[in-house]
Amino acid sequence: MNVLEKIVNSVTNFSKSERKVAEVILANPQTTIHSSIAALAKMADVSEPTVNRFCRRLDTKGFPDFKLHLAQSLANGTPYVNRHVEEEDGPEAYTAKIFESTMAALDSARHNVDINTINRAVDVLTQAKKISFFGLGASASVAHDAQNKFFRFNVPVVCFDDIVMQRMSAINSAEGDVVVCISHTGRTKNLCDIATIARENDATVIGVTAYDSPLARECTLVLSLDVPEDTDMYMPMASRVAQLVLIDILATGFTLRRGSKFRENLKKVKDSLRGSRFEKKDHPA
Amino acid sequence: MNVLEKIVNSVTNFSKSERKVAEVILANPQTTIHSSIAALAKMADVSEPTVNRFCRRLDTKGFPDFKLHLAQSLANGTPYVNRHVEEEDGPEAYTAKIFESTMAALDSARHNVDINTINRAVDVLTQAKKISFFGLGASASVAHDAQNKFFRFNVPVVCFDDIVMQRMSAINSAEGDVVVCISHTGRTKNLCDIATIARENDATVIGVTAYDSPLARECTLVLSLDVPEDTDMYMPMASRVAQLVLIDILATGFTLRRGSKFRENLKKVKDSLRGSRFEKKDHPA
DNA sequence: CCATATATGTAATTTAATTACAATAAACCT
DNA sequence: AGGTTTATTGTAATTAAATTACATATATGG
Repeated sequence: MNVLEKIVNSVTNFSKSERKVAEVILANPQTTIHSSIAALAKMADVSEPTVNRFCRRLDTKGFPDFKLHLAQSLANGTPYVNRHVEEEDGPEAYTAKIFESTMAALDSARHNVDINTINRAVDVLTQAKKISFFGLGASASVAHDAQNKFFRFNVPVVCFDDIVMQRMSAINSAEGDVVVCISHTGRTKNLCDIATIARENDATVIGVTAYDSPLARECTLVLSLDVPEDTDMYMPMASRVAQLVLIDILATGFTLRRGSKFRENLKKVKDSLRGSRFEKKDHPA
Repeated sequence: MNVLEKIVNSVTNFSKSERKVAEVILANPQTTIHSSIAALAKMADVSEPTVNRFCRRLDTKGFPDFKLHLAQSLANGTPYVNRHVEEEDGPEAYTAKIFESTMAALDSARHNVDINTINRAVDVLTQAKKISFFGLGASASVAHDAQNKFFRFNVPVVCFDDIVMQRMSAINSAEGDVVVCISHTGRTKNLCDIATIARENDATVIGVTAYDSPLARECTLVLSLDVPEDTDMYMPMASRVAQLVLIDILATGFTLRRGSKFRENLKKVKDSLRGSRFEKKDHPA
């Protein structure tokens, strides 16, 4: 966890002198990392060992170690801060902001994702007779991507972005089939229906969606990403990137689980593409 | 500038012993920031003053200051360290690695992307009579996503992942039309053809592809991302995420350029979804 | 109001980093 | 090639910084 946040959060556990130290650090963090313990002690008007004790209370090895942690916190420009694009932003500004907030979202997702559920999802997927990916709107392209990945594994995969097709497919599902429903909000009615229907037909339903959403309640397994993005107001951006990374993770887990002989399949798929591509370093006629 | 980059760049200015130090640091940067100068000297098999001189050569005040800079570099994702998934990795390991290397890729893309070209691409897109997104394989889902975004702007948008449709569409393009071709490698023959045909028919062709690739040569404008990923060997993962973020950026630039009255359109699209969704905090019947 | 516990500071000690200088190795010039 | 100069590296001494041990002060509960 970020040291700066930690200081703010545990300010109640601090003693009077330690609080003085905290204030000085929060006021000039950049100066702090270039100060000696003596200089900082003077600034906070406390003794050197007090500063040292302060550092230890924050679970660092000592003052130098504390400075290291502080430096790392400061390096992350704006950690966890989802910088919103403003009306008057120029290309440079909005490009930077979008990259940064996407990265912040991934970082947050990484810390919140449940490894156990991922592992179980991989389990389920490797044993699936057939895998279906369903999504609507922005999540449809994520479903497409998932199809493109899992198709390489030589497993029966389907993907529909059409409600009617999704319904028919869900109705036809049977035990051993896995249905993956993708929705950031988890409040898309049609997709909830799909999940319900699939479950009624004994399929295992994996939801890539918000925890505690209507869709989540219909799923056997919920992979929640917890990306703070209001897709009711803005276009889905970071949320959908996180979903894609999750798909990458599932696909990776899948290949690893299947073992080495299986990986020859991937090579075969890759080789089949060769004819349709220009060779590397080759120039077109 | 990033200290790690600096080390790599100025490796030529180093003496023999300094190079030994550089190698050790690049190999275990995380260990370095928690080591004393003595420990590092021993690891690199040089004397302590040599390490100190090494730090000074990189414009730091000394060893502790160098560690601070290094810590800051490491905090920004892990530049240059594209961690590959290993056969024996468990769910925890591969999940972390995929998140991290995706973030590293975005960080690298952010620094390499050309703002000017983005600005010009936005220019071109805002003035387009019709926008077409074409991609094949993994890039097809990126094209889909782009369609989903630009469609909201009430501009004629098409997206095909079928070669024949792409060809027909390209042949029918005319001046004022914009064709966006998406391909990580830029070596997919069919897509190069599409770009050529579109250009012959006076359309503006934007390539989201590798700089200096066959496809890039056929485009009017090239948005290069420079994500180090070998899609000949592995499944496209980070590269495709970077492409999506680029699309997000173009879409954002688009809305900003169009001004406020235009944004009402977005609201309209959003509102139209309301009926198909469960209300927030609402529980399904 | 005393006893105990907690917090803070002073001084000593230890550890780490830097400097000054010597030795070695490399480059350069007759 | 051999001597001279310059750059590189290491050893030992010095200095600076951080930590520990201990003493004092301040607060807290009976």
